[in-house]
Amino acid sequence: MKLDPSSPADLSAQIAKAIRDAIVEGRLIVDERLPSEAELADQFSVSRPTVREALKRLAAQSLIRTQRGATGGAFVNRLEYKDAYPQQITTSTLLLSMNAVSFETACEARYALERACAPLSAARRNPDHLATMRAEIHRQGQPGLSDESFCDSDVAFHRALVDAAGNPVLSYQLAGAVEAMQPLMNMITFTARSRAEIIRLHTAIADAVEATDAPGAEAALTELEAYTQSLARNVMANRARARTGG
Amino acid sequence: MKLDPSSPADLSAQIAKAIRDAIVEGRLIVDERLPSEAELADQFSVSRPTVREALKRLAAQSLIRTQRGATGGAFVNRLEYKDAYPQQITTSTLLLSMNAVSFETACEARYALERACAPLSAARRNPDHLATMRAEIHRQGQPGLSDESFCDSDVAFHRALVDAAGNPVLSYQLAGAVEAMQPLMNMITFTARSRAEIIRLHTAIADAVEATDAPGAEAALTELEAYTQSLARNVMANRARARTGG
DNA sequence: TGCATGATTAATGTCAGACAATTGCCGCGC
DNA sequence: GCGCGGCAATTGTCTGACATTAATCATGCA
Repeated sequence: MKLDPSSPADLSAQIAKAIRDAIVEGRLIVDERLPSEAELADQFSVSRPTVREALKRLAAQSLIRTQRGATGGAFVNRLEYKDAYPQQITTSTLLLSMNAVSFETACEARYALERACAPLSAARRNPDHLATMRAEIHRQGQPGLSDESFCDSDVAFHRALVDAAGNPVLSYQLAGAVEAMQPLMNMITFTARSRAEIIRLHTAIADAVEATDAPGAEAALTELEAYTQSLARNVMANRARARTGG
Repeated sequence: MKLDPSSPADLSAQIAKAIRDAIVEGRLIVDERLPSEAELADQFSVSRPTVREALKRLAAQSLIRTQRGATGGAFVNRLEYKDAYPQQITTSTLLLSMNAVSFETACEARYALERACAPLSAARRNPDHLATMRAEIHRQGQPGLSDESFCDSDVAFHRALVDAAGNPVLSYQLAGAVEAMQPLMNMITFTARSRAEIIRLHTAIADAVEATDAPGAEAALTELEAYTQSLARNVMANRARARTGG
């Protein structure tokens, strides 16, 4: 692992890249211990703080974990879905909020992905998934439920739908999309939406999945998307009217 | 922004989290300058190296950028797709390789996502997308093409298909899935696959998209998935036979 | 007056050395 | 044989310093 002395990048960034490449290319395998910070500093001919900054960069991506003590050190981390989720969600959230993606675009992507799951969910759903979906629908019908709790339940419902597909890769991809989009969706449709209508559509989805009716589930999702999009259009129109009128 | 003195986590991790939360929640807006390292060190009552480690963690996630000089400092970064892509791909690649996701699962997820794009691509494809797809198909038919180039072209073809959907959120999600999966796919099907068959299916996809025939595109993708899965099963069976037989 | 140029300054980047905290390991004593 | 204490290795943190970069401002010259 070598550095490019002519590179304009920070030394810590170069060191991080060198180690990251070694991990991605398999030259460093899972649970392997990296040299100690002092040894790395020697190898790269830099100081220990510089090495530490590089290691922190890698730790931020969950590529390594560190452990103190005699047998401690930095170890190549086995990247697991639970480590990658929060990052995926943070990144997706910021991408959506900072790039001013239109609600329409975000919503379209979300339901397209979710429809992709539907046939698998319908084929493989087990009683646990169905029970979770039904329980969330029931929760959504409780009279005293706060708006925040309703939104949480909404996310949990869709999460169960996606998990029912039994494909962790899909769950990972979808979780980012669904959870990152939720704040955006709430912001737009919070006040306007009808809980009864959403519960109706959730029930239709659950029924279709329970009946292993893939087209039915896709159709219900399409209907939910259309409802959400129409809500958003109304909210936008009202806002525009409020601006011009007041 | 405060720290929890009783937390077992590193100070630099806590500081990074505090700043990250401030960015995600909008208390720090794009292009806003953070306090200087010395000021942050004062605010959090830690030393400058500790603050620096925290900032490097955020820089690794492209949440901030730093600039040297008199008017320099750390600035909240506008997260863009081009910054998020490499991270998404690195993470997806490691998730797949380290978690020993079965080829079947990865392949299923990839084609499910791609089929989700197909209707949108069929509806919105413009001449550029079609030209790219046709050009890549033509390239795939060149006699002297190396295996690596064929794979690159394969990725480019599917990329064009996804981009034709005209939804950057979908492109972002799919790019990670497709590119991360490619090495895995190659490893399995490199030797066994028939270029002619793949070109035939690519052509079928391009034809369907050109004809705005969404079901046709989905069907061709399904066929391509089935072909890929059957290849993988053959390769696996041959390997098993080689082990037991020799 | 206007412009080029150098000094100033403020910030990040890097270094060196030290101490604190943690944790496994080894040897010693009972 | 077992428990316990010290030892050593390693990361975590601090202090202080210097190097490097880049904007700004004052200065001097045309």
